[in-house]
Amino acid sequence: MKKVNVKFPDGSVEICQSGKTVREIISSWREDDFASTVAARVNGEMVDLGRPVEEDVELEFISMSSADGLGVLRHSISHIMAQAVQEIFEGVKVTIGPSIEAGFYYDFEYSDTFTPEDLDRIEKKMHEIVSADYRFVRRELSREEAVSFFEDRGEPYKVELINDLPDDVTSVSLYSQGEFVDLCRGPHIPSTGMVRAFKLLNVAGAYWRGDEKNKMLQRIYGTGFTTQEELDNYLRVIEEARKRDHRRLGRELDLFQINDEAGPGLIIFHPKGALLRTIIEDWEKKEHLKRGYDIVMGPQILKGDLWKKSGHFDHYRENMYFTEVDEQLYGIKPMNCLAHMLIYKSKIRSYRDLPLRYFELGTVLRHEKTGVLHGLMRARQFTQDDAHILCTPDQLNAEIRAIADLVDYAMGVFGFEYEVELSTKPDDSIGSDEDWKLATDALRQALEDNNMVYDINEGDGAFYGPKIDFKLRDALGRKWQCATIQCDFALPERFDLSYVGPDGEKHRPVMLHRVILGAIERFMGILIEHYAGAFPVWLSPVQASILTVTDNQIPHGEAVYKQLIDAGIRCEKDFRNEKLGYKIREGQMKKVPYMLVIGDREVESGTISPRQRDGKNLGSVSVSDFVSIVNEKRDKYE
RNA sequence: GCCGAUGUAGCUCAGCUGGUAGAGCAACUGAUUCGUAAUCAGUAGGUCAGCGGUUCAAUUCCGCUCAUCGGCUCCA
Repeated sequence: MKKVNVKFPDGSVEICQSGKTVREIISSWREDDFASTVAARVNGEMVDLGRPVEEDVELEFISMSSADGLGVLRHSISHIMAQAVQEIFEGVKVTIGPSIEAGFYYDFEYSDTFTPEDLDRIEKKMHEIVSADYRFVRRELSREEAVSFFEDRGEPYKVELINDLPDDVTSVSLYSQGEFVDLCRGPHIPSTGMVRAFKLLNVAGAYWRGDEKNKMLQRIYGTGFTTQEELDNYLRVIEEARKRDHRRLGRELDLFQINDEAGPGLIIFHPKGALLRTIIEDWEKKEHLKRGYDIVMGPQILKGDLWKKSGHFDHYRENMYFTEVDEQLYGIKPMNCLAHMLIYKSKIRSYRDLPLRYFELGTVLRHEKTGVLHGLMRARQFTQDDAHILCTPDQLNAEIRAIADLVDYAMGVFGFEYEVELSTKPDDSIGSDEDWKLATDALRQALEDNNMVYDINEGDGAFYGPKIDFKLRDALGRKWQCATIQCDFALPERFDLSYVGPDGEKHRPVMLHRVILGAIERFMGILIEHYAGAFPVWLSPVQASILTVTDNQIPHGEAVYKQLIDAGIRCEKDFRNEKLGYKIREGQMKKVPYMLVIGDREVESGTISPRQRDGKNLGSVSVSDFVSIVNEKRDKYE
């Protein structure tokens, strides 16, 4: 009998008989780990515990509580759900059912619709399947066998998946538990009885293979954890996150409204929201001027012909609004680049002038489809902290790196973590393949030079060029694109931009489109959720609220108010005839950073007693000391 | 745009199988002058999203429209 060397994670090596399964090897190696082991890694490849080991290998065990293990568990739960659905509902066709970031889903085709009540029935059936403790059994079939197998079972989606596999794939794996069989790469947990905690969350529509030309399937989302406690905890966290929803806080904190009468996707900023936005915008102008940007301003509408020249008319028209002025077609701007191009063209430019950096807090309108609108995060009118940088090809790398640095700095100031993606050429695009390659390489090189970790997002670039996207997450963990850097050779070409080089000849500049916060509205949405409405002092629209104990202190309160306003502190008066506890509760719910209590003691000593949002009482301090405290925090972005 | 769910007072929600609506909080008025998360009393507030249909009668049943929520596709 052949012997094989099995190397374990701790470095030890065991000599085993060839053909033993991973399960057998584990159970003899370390018994106490066995119960929570869901799968294994053989030479780096994830496999089932039932997989036989027939050569020298490095073996790692995947515990249910690890990220990979949780993924295996959830994927297995999705199969259990699919089994339950097929047992309950006649004629359901299965498609795909992967594990995802916080759970799993499975897409079904079914003539009827699944209702929320159906989820309870499905869950019940799933519990039965778990109790039955079916083993997950893997077997391999040739492509042809697999195709006829699924044809016989009336599963056309599975047949399509197999037929679309690359030619060099000759066999596929099938997993079964009980009567249920699914085409699947695996691995899976050993048996359904290992599942301890799961919950089905919601039903949603999803296009087959993510293509809107395909049939809409029904997707059921769920999640699973290793213990009921973890599941309960997760559900609690989700519940808490809902309370941080910016649409809810926007109303509660009186920041903005979106009104049916005005129209969907259109934000109406109330005084506090407008103030918050102003604080952010003022900060941005200052930071851009420090970094060699020129502030510019373009018009809201530009002639249709200009949009034809830029390519927007051919590639972006369905997202644009148009209007007619004196029988001429005008496009309402969905982007800010056109006016910036015209500013560049207003003079002959020398290589000595470059780079030119035009910055505009540009308000744009885009016709977003009704189903995608989402509070501040996705609106039809929004303002970008936009800039277009025109530079020589030699300057490109340094400019991209400087933008990435600015993004990193800005995210640090607001206390955000972000994720980076490089998006490449989409199907619908302008410009030569050669330029696309140059542009993509320039972005990639800058990311490498800045030692940034990034993912590739194939085919997701803008129609005029590739881009680096910086994504932030909302309270529920959904990703939103905020900053972006887009490299563009096409528009300078279309507008025939040029500069005179050292050789006295005309050359074509390269253009970078970039935003740092992205859309101010979206950024504010993320900001509201990030801080749960309790903004740091430097951002808080109301930094302090003055609270009198009784009417007797109103004159002193007025004097304090004037001093604070004069010192540039954003503050409010609460001189109402209410008990102090009542006013404090209200201030607390409005998440005001400081409440300045004024009673007889303070009137006598000419002071105020600040109470911090965290409940801490600072005792009696002079107004000027309080101003210093606030200004210090402002300067440190706290 | 597509799939599903939802739409009752400013907010959160009740309202069984059809007989034109309630609660808490908020608001307003009055009393109370009070020291770190809710003082008491009173008052007012709704074309039950909109339009149409069935019916003696529709918040309730049906249809359409609009909007919102969760996804999908698309995007900052």
